Amino acid sequence: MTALRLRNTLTRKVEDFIPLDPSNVRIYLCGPTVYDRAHIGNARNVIVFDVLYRLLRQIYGEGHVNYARNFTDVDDKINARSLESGRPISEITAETTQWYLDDMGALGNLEPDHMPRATAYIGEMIAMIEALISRGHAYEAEGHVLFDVRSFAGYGKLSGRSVDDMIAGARVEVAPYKRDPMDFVLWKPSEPELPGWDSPWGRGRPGWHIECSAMSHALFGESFDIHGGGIDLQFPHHENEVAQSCCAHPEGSFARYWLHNEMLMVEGKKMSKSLGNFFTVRDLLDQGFAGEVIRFVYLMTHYTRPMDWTDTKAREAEGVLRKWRGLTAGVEATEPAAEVIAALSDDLNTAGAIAALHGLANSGDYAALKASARLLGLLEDHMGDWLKGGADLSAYADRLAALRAEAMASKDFSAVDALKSALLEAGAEVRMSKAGVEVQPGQGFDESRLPAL
RNA sequence: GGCGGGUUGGCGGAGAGGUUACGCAGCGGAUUGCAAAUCCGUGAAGACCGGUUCGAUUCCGGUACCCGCCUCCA
Repeated sequence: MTALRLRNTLTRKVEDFIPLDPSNVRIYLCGPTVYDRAHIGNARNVIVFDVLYRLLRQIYGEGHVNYARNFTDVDDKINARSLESGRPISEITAETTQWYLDDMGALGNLEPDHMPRATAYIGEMIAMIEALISRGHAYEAEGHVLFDVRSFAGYGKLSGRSVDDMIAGARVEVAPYKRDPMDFVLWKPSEPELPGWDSPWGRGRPGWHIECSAMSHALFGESFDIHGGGIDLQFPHHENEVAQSCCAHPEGSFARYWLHNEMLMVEGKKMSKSLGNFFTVRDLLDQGFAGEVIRFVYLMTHYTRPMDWTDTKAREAEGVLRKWRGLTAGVEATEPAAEVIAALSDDLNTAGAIAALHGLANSGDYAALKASARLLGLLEDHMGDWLKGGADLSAYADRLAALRAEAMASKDFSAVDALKSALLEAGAEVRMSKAGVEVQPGQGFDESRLPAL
């Protein structure tokens, strides 16, 4: 079997992946803050981790991989959304959570084994903060509890920066109650109108980073295998998680491999809320891009590289999937091909895996093509409706066949050509062979432009 | 300012110190009433300047440009 190799942000090298316990491989992905629709950047790490999850299940067995992805349902963005809309927080988080599950499912992602919600782990967070205070890594000040970055020698290791350098950058908020400008909030007081929980430090709510530390510990223990997210989470979010977890549980190693995916670009720029150039997964689905097609576009680019979303890529992806679905229709999937597993095992080289799939398609091994594609979450039965969808154009096919039969005798093909070009203009695919005539909806098909029969 | 990533053929996009990546598009052919689809074949590359080497697009150094993080963001 090919050894799995992964790029570990912690060491900045591609390393052999060796799980702590092959019968219980544990991976954790930072999930969404549920206050709005997931944008297309949010989908990238989900798809990356979904492929990783499928590959690990292939290697270690389905029952031996545990995948957790949290929902952050306590956050000031949610509070702000509630205040501006007048809707209860619980209603917003419940609705957004379901949107997220629907949208990620539409892209062909499996659901993780665990999907913890932050508000269900407030007790664990408080306990962890208490442990940090008692161990001398955190302190209370003006109702806040802050992590003391100077107390953790390893602070900055994950993101490759030093506390002194960052302070030199002088772009941190310097609250008067902080011992060091880089200290970050573990707990903060809540005004009466904001969500809050009773704690040893008064009524308040957790800070930005503590939830992932508390939830991963509750589900996976002091040490687990892989933790991931977008590269923009490397600092400060993941750096702070490391600090909290390693100081609260020094007997463990927290995450041993860190996987970070590069950003998704639109027109060569990072998609971001502040730039206003982002759109949601639902926007793409509503524009008529099939979930499977969107997924294929993501897989075309290696996860460690910036990826550009373009309509051209989507068209190319659709063409490939259309072809493969045609080749594999009715074929029973066998086992994934060794070359596809090898490509994925090489730091999730999805582009290489797709190339291997082309090889299987060209060599006629459709059973392996189908099985291998499923390792990438492609060519699954439930993802193929986009091809079947649309109008039944067999009446046009019959009419065209009849006209052609007449034309064969009369040698006058003008009526055949007229109907054919009208169908093509409406975006239909027309195939006339000796065996018969086929008319199907093609790319850009518009039923309203069909000619009358 | 500090730290990190990138620059491959018309486009997208990988691997490998020496032997075709792959896909899309293009071109030639087969097929077709004409097309489409399909099949066969085919040209085209690695920002710039140095270094190491028998040999570098691949390793090392520098230059230019692009992008990201350092502030809510995946």
